[in-house]
Amino acid sequence: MPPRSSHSLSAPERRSIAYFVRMADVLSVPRSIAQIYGLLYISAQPLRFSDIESRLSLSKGSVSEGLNFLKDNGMVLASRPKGVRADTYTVAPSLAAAIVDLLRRRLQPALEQTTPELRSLQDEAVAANLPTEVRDRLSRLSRWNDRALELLPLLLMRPPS
Amino acid sequence: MPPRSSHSLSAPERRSIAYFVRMADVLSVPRSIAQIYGLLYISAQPLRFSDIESRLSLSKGSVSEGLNFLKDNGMVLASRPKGVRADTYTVAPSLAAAIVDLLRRRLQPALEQTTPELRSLQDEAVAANLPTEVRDRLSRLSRWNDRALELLPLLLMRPPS
DNA sequence: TGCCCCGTTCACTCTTTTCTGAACACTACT
DNA sequence: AGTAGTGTTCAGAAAAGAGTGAACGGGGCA
Repeated sequence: MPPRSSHSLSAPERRSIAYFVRMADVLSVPRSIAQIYGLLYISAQPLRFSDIESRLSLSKGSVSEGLNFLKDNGMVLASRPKGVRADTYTVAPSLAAAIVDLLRRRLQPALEQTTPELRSLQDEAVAANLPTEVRDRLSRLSRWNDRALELLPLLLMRPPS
Repeated sequence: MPPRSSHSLSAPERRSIAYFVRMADVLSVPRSIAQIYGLLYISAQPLRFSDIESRLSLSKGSVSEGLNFLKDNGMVLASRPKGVRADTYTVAPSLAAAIVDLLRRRLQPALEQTTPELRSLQDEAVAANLPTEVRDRLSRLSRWNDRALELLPLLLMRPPS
């Protein structure tokens, strides 16, 4: 499928996009989102929805979803200059904080949901008379789970200089 | 395809598996791998390949690939009791260390590859006469990248109690 | 109020990842 | 050497995930 071309992107733009795409890949974040962020990252001026759409050759759907994701995670800021119809978008100052926040959002619900489940599992292990060794493993796991839950907020509060 | 059933799993086994499946999901680790780990985690005795295959109703391929992944990442240990043909598998003592190691393996290559790319990008930004604000963003990003690279080994050396 | 520009939604398509199963390779006994 | 029990490989099937685009909703200006 070579009908589309991004020939309108400058070299720095392409590089910036490539960088964030690669990083996003590690974190399992969709490519289109990384592209949008990468483009905004290297833009001096705020961009409009339609700019992003056309320069990246993405569909409206992807741009909409992508920008919402980025806004929800505090990675881009929207503003509407008066007199202009469309919102304009810029990257938020602290990417690091946003990433940590993202990780927290992903992990926290899982950890919280599983806390009671792990307790039940421990109870069942006792009821089923599983050997001490297994019960020990479970209590270690349970402690670990709680500990991770505690640690997350700390991470969040300590943004890199 | 409902011909298979996992009716042979006990309640604690099912719970343990469910727990690890959920966690694996957060980290984008395949479900089958989490199932295998979850089963081994709650097993008092080491299990054989064929046990895992039949109790989880997984194909040989999945079990083979899954066990190799887990062994490679130090999450399960294989041993062969003398007189027995098949290897037997157990969970390794420190899951935490193994997870950290896994993260390191994923992130490190990405960070290393991008370091020079970011330098080039900074150079291009100067060449292209991009505004100071953008150049500042880039140098912050570059510092961040380097810093993350430094920090990773530290993480690895500090396994939770 | 009516029109028009922005942006959202969502059913569908395309891509990528994961799982399966059958053929093959290895090893340890006899 | 022959063979039976173990495990690996890999091409294709199935499932999950991402992207598209057309139809729809909503707010501001004429």
